[in-house]
Amino acid sequence: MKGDEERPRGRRRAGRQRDGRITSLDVAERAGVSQSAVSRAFTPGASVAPATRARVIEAANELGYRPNALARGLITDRSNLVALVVSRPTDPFYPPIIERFGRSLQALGMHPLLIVPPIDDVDAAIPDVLQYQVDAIVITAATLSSRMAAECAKAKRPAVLFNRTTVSHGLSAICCDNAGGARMAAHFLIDGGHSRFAFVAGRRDSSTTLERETAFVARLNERGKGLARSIDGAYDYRHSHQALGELLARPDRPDAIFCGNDIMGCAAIDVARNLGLRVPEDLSIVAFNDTDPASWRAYDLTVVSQPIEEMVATTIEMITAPDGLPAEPVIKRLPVRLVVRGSARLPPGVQRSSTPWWQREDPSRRG
Amino acid sequence: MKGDEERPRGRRRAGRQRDGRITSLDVAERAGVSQSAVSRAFTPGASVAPATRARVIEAANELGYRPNALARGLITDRSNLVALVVSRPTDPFYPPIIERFGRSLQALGMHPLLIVPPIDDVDAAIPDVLQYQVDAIVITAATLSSRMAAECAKAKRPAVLFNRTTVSHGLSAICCDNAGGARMAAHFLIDGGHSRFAFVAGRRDSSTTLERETAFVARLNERGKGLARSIDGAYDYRHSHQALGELLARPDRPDAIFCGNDIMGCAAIDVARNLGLRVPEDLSIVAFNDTDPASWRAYDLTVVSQPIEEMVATTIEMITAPDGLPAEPVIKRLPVRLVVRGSARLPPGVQRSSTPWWQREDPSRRG
DNA sequence: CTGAAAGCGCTTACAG
DNA sequence: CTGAAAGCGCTTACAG
Repeated sequence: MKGDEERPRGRRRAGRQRDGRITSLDVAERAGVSQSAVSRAFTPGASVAPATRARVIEAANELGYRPNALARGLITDRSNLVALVVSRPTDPFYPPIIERFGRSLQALGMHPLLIVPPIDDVDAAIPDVLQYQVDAIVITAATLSSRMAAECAKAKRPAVLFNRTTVSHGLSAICCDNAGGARMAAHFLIDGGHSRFAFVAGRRDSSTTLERETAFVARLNERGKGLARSIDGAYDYRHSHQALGELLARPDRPDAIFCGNDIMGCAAIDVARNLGLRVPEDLSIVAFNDTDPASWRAYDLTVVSQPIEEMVATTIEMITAPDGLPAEPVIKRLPVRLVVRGSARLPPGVQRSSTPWWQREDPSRRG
Repeated sequence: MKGDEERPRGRRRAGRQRDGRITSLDVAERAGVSQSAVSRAFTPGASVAPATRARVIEAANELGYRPNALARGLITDRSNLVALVVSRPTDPFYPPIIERFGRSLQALGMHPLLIVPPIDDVDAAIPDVLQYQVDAIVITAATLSSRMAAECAKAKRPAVLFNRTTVSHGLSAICCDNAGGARMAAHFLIDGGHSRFAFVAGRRDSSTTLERETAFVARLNERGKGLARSIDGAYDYRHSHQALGELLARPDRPDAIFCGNDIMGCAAIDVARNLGLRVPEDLSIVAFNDTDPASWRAYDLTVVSQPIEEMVATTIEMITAPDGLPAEPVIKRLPVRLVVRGSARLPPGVQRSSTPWWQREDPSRRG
């Protein structure tokens, strides 16, 4: 009966702490139930009487209560956070992907923790991310060292690569059929009657560049053609603009160019026009990706389009799979589509993929 | 001496739980110190002997230990998470902002929780965000209902608006000097000798559109001119392309257009060229914002450029201010800059802001 | 400078 | 279906 046991000996509740925070205990009190009951009322599938749940929800609404995701994450070891590592957020290929990840994860009750890693050093961002007990890590436009890949695995945080492939590190990856797209471009340009082919590479250290160039050249060779030149454009308008300026000023300039992305395709068109070349009469251009400017009337680029929606959906399926990632890393390759517009001569019998939107009665609207 | 008190009565440590997780207790054991010492070793400014800290750090490294950010956030009530609400992630104005927020927050040990709210309903995303006990909420390209603004305030989660202003809701805001930029455009176009002015609006429900149009018209009027027409472009290439097609086909078409953003400025140039109009000889175009395509050679747009770096820096200063947000909401307006390029006739004595990059020896490189 | 201990706000066996 | 209680992994007064 001594007061010793009733009187907590630690610090009293610090004023700073409870400061307006509404907890499950407050709700329990108001609803006249136990704190566990409140917790159950907010846990889908938990065993609570419907009437109890209703009382709890009502009290919670009156109080403006929401479960504390940090506390929940601490005890369940599931934060519902997914690290979204975006190395090149200003590359126009990524914003639609970021948007889709955002919306899709939110629909599942999860949230993207956005990480913009130092250029060429995704590794540096990983320890930070791991602290938040993220449920998964999605890495776009970059890859990880084997050491960091191992750290993620050890921490049981599934990591996948998006738009990159590196089997060697034991990471699964989601990407498009880069080689298939490059082959489509090769066929399209050969069938269009061209003879001098050039390739504008993105970053030389990216697997996408390698896959696209290799397949493009291979298919050219298979059909008895060769690649006249391969230049560097760094996925960037200005870099490629300069390199293309030199390329197209040469007397033996190509009559067909395949670009590693559409931004460099736009640059190619601008350079060509400035040199007085007509597109596609004097020069045909096909590029990878279909970001907004590619369909702008000034460019009207023929492109290899990646299935962004499916790629994101596949990624989310993989990282949320109940059994976790496959033990053996897999590479999911999704099919691409050639969108035929006006920047390359049409092979006989081939038509544009669709009527130009500016000739339609009801132009499809965009957000 | 009864064993009753030694033997915990609750559940035994669930196997699922500790599953490979390394905690401060593990580190403490290895370093031969108490768990509190480990915690202190990882808390900047905490009182630990340097030697102790070194021992702890060493043990932590050997074990691959990192403090659990969820547990830390739970007890400190600071998650080091900042909700970054991006309504229009695919608008090219925002990716550079996302990138800067990402890098700047990370430099401060914080991380952006990315939220892509339903179109026109940022409110819906807020309760979710509040669950994560974010330290602050930054809302771009949208605003909040008064009710939700109040919820954020009640939860002591400072919310600020970025690139929007709505004093009525009691939210502080960071934006650029929209009115000043619009006035610069007006002067520039009037001084350039134009006489028929048009405005292409972004979204009519945005404060930025309102501020830009109002100031543009006011300055026109002050100098004895009037706005011939104002059309809707929804900040979007296709929308504005169509609206501009109608506008420029009219016999009384304008000879000067001020666009609510640069994407619509690009559309204006494309439409003009397709109608055989020369830019800037027949039509001058000035637009707000300076995203990548604006400086592409095909467009070479004269623009009002927003100080993105400073706007982000100011935002971060506000949300991390030790004393919290100002009691009275403030609107921080940062100065804009007119970047004179080739899409509008130059007033007498005015020059381009700089030599076109494609005429320079060493073109400035971009990531 | 250090350790023992309370407590942050939850979830979840456990025992009715 | 429900409540009492342990425990998730930390931080931080408190008392040396």
